[in-house]
Amino acid sequence: MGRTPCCDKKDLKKGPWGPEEDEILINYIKEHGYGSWRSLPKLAGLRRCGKSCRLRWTNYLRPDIKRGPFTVDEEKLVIQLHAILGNRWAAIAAQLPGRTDNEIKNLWNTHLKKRLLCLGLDPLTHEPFAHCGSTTTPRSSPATRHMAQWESARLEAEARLSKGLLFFNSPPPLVKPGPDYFLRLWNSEVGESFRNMNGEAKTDCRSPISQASSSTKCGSVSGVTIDVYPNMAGSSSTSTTARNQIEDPIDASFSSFSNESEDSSDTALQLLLDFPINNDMSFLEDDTT
DNA sequence: AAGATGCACAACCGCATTGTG
DNA sequence: ACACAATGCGGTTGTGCATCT
Repeated sequence: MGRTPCCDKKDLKKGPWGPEEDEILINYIKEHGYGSWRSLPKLAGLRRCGKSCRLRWTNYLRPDIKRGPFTVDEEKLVIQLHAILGNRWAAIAAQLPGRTDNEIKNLWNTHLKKRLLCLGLDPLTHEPFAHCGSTTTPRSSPATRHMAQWESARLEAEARLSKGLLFFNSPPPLVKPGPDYFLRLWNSEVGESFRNMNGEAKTDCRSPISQASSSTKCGSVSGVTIDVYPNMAGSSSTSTTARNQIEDPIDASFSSFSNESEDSSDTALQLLLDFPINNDMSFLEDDTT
C-alpha cells in the first residue's frame, strides 16, 4: 500500500519556530479556527507542514496552556496516573488542565522516572526492583487490568469532550455528539453507586482513581489522596460547575442509556472498590528540585 | 576562559487509529 | 468492505542553556 507522506517536504522549514511564524499561526487560527491542519500552512502562508503546525499549536501556542514548573500535586498526580495508565501521556494530560502530553512526557522522562529509579522503584511497574519471591508475578491482577482499561477509556472520553469545550472562536466541531460507552457507564448507576458510597468524599463525582485510593483493601496506601482535578480543588463550586458543564450535556444526550450495564454493575463496582493503589509517595516530600 | 558534559524542552518521525468516499 | 486521507499519539532526537572541570 505504502504510506503517503504527511506533506511535501520540499521547501518546508523544519526546526524551532520563530516569533513571526508563531504570530502568523496564532492570527490565522484566531481568525479561521483550525479546520484542516494539512491545508492550514498553505492558507496561512507558513512554510511548515500541517503536522508541525498542529504540534506547535497544541504544545505551545494554545491559549489555555499553563506555563511554569509542575507543582508537587501535579507531580503526584502524574505518578499516580502513570501507575494506572502507563505511558498514555494524552490520557494523563487530560487530567491536568493546561498541561500537554508532551510536557508530561518530558517531566516523566527527565524527573519522575529518575526519582523512582533512585528509590529503587521500577518506573514501568512502580514496584520495588527487588521483589522477593514474586519476581515473575505480573503486577496487575485481571481485575486491576480491567479497572485500568475502564478508567483509561473514561479518561479518553472526557478528554475528547474537554477539547470540544475549551476553545475560543468556535473552531470546527471536534466532538461529534454521540454515545461513548465508557463515559455513559461512568455516568450510569455504576459510577453513581461508586460516587455515592463514600460519605466523606469531597465531591460527588470524583474519579475512581482517588476513591479507590482511599478504599483499598490492602491498606497500604501511604496517605496520599489525589484529587483528579487539582486545579479545581481551590473552590469546590468551581469544580462542580466545571464538571457539570461536561457531564450535563452527556446526561441529556444519553438519557436513553439505561440497562446496558445492568448485568455487570455489581462486578464493575466491586472492581472499582478493589482497585489497589499502593504506591508509596512519601518520597515526593523530600523533593529537591 | 574554554571545552566537555548534562539537562530540559521543543520538535520531528513514524505507527496507530479514525474518518470518509 | 475497502482504500486512502487526516489526525492523534508516543518514542526519539536535536538544540540551547547551565554547570562542571
